Amino acid sequence: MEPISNTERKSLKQTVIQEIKSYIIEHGLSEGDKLPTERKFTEMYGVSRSVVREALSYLENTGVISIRQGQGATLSRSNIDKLLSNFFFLWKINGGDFEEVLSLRLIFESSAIDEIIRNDEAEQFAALEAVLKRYDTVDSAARFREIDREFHEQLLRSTGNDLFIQMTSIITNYFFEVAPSIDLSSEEIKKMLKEHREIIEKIIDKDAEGAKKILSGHLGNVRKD
Amino acid sequence: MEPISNTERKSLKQTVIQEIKSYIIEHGLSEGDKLPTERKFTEMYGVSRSVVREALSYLENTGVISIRQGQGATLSRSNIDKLLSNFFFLWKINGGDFEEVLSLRLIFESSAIDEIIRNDEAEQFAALEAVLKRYDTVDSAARFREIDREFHEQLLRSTGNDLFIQMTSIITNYFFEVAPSIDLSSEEIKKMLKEHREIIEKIIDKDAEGAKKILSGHLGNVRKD
DNA sequence: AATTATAAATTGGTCTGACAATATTATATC
DNA sequence: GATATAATATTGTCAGACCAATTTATAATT
Repeated sequence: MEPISNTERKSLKQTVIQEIKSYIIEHGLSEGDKLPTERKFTEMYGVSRSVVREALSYLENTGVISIRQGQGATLSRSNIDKLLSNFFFLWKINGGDFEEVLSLRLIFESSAIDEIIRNDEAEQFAALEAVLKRYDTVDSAARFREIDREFHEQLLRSTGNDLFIQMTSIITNYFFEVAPSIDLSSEEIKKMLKEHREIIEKIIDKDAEGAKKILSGHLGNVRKD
Repeated sequence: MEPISNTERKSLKQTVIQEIKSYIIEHGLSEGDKLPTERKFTEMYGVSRSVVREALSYLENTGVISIRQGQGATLSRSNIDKLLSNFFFLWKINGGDFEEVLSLRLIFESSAIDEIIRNDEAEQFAALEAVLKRYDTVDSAARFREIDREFHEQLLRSTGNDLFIQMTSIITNYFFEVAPSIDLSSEEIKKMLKEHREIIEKIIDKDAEGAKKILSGHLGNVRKD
């Protein structure tokens, strides 16, 4: 392998990143496969270990690979989620408005309703109903929180579009991580569970507008809290 | 400042990342502000320059800061977009289906239509109409491509929700980057421009269903190509 | 022979110190 | 005052060493 020279604008790190990505493609690697060690890459590309480490580090930070001490680097499952914790960090620092997160949840979940009804797959309806069956186990505010999250996640998941699920889950996850845990009364919990039930029923009845209307109110309640 | 010791599970790098993030918050830094130099952090936290470099590198890779040789590190504008090129790299390697990208565009742009109509802001309608005004300048397939992209981007932008715009633009950008440039006949171009026009007109008439129907067909044409 | 304990080798993590490449700042020159 | 030049500051790359965690090979035990 030819050593890499640094005559161009690109930094060595950038070049090595490209090389490693090419290596992954050329060797047909996929999820779980192991990459060569740092020292191997050092020899292969004729650059210092620092550069190789920074390149591998970049690939790890952007979710491409997973590195463990004493073990090496393996290709990851594609996962947007991890990438974005820092996005929200920055977004918040630069004056990001939490209202936007709430309104984005409504947008995404509304389109999920449309999509689920459009796809019309029995399997997905069943998955939604399955959530309802767990509702008699709700005996505390903490448990409701879990169930609530499950409901919203299943709503997104039932679209069956993996990209959609990953991208929209980011918002849901962020919301549940930063939202303060409110002490809900058992009446409020009951009301919210009822809304969940109604939303799912409307979906199964293929009444998109009806479902979205209830959802809008449901998320409106959350906003008030 | 107390030197950091490594008694816990977390790696030094992780710890320093947290420290730097705290530094950013405590000093109230925001977009464009400069961070201390590598050597300063080295002194502050009592760790080697390697660790500081890897921590800063992480923050750069995840979009928090921007580093330039001889200059230093500054806080970035929050920007999801850049982060995700590697997500798509991995997604593709693991057998990602391009159909999903197309279907996701339809989902996102449909919800954009709903949202624009719901918000009902004259300013946003005007922005959409402004795109139409540029349609007499379309004299080639390449120019149409530009205009087409502009149209879809404006559709997302008119929702006015910055998070929504950023997250959905990812898909649009990815699409236009990887989609092969088809040689469209001038009849086909005319037809597509007409569809754009109709979609915008329906939106202004607050006919969400009508607009979404045309959009669905419009993106369906793209799929065939 | 199979299992378990121990030692060796592998591999990523951290440290140190040096020099190169780039950007900024101070200085000298006109 | 404007412009070129030199000095300084800052990140980028290199080399080699040792530390920490994991895996693999070897020895001991049953």
